[in-house]
Amino acid sequence: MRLSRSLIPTLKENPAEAQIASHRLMLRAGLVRQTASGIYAWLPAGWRVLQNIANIVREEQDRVGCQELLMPTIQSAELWRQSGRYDAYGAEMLRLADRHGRELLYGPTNEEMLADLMRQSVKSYRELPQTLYHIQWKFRDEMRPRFGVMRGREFLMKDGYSFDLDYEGAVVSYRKQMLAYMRIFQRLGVKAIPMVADTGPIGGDLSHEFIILAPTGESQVFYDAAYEAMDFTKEAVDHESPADLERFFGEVTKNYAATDEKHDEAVWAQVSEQREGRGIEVGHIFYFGTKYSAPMGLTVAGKDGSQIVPHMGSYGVGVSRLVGALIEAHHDEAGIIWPDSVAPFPAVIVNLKVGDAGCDALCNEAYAAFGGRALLDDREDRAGVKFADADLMGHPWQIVVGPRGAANGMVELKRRATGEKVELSLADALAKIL
RNA sequence: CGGGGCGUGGCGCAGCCUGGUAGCGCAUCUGCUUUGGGAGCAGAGGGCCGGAGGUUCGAAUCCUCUCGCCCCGACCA
Repeated sequence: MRLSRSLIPTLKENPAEAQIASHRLMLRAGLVRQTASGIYAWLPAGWRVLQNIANIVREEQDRVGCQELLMPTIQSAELWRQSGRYDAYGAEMLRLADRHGRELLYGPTNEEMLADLMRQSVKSYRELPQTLYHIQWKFRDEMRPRFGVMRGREFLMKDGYSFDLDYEGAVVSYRKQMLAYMRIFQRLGVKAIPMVADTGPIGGDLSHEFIILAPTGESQVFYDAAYEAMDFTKEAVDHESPADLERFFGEVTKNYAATDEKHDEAVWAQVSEQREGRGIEVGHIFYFGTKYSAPMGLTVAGKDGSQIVPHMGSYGVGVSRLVGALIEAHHDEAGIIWPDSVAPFPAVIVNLKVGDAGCDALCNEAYAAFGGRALLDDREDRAGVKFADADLMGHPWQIVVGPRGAANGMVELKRRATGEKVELSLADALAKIL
């Protein structure tokens, strides 16, 4: 992408409405613009980040055997009456009516809809278990939206739903999600710790929330240092093996981790390597049995012809919230520091002297090497402006091309995370990045 | 939803109390100079002061209503 032809409107000054770092930086780096309270337009760079995160979530869901589908944002009130939640959900649900006066709603979640789809088509125990998910916009009419995208009203969420024949099966599905989630957060470049959680308005008795450690997080968290050393990206766990999953699950949940609401001083005192910090909830998984399948009449035939009511679980990841959460975890005074896995561009190529034949040629060569996926700062601005914007936007790598080195094919390569700069040939620089 | 605050060129703000033809910084455009960490000089464009009523010879300014946004609290992926 050529910056001179991109809608990436960076801001030099802090917008008055943004209070926390991630909100300020998302506006200043030109990732989003608010269009109404708690509702944001995702501009090109922000949209890239959002898609990068969604793709990692997607890959890890698929890897443990889940199926992706896409359900609509608008749902019929009728479905929610069947589960009893139409009245129970309250003012957080955005209710609409079409021209015929039929009652609709903008979905805050999809348990009813997927239970409905399943009851239409799944008839036999032979067809279970299954876990389905989609990545779709949700709307919850928060009383007070705040913190930018972290607490918006419209948000992008991955929500998954498992269907099993019994409790034992549901536990296996639940553990698969635990595995997928640990991998997701590790790939996103953040420490996310599973903490035992309340099940909230949806109900159930097996529930974990995933908390990203970030200095500006909303809740105080206490955890065992053992979580810092865990590595879940290795293919050490066979998700097809219940025994392996059980071992993994035990491993992940055996150490102490709690938010301040669930904090237990007595147990905490036993932890040898204590860590305290702030955290942001970015995921939540829970088992809730037949809470929806039963009232909605979802049944399958068992071996003996009996009717089995499947046990369900729900698994959410706040995809758009993660954009803010990642920035909370990765920024400094100058701007965002993107993890490589989600950065909108792997690198920015900074042309310090647009119009200089040597600089232009070397920049074009670098740009081509990325197949156009890098960002080329070809604006006719001063060096300082470009450096400041590059730091603000947080590209993992900066390839700085100036007239001094361009004559000899040399560039300066800067690593945003460390600030380390080295002079080398373009070929060597590309070799380090690609 | 309770309490507080703010709406004035794209962004950040002053002006309002004490009515009199709308101002500053940044950004934008033109020219010249400058050129490796947010340049200098000169000039230019851009705002029915959130909206609607009212008071007044005259309203950004005073009064009433309304809409929007932000902050603190109770609630949430």
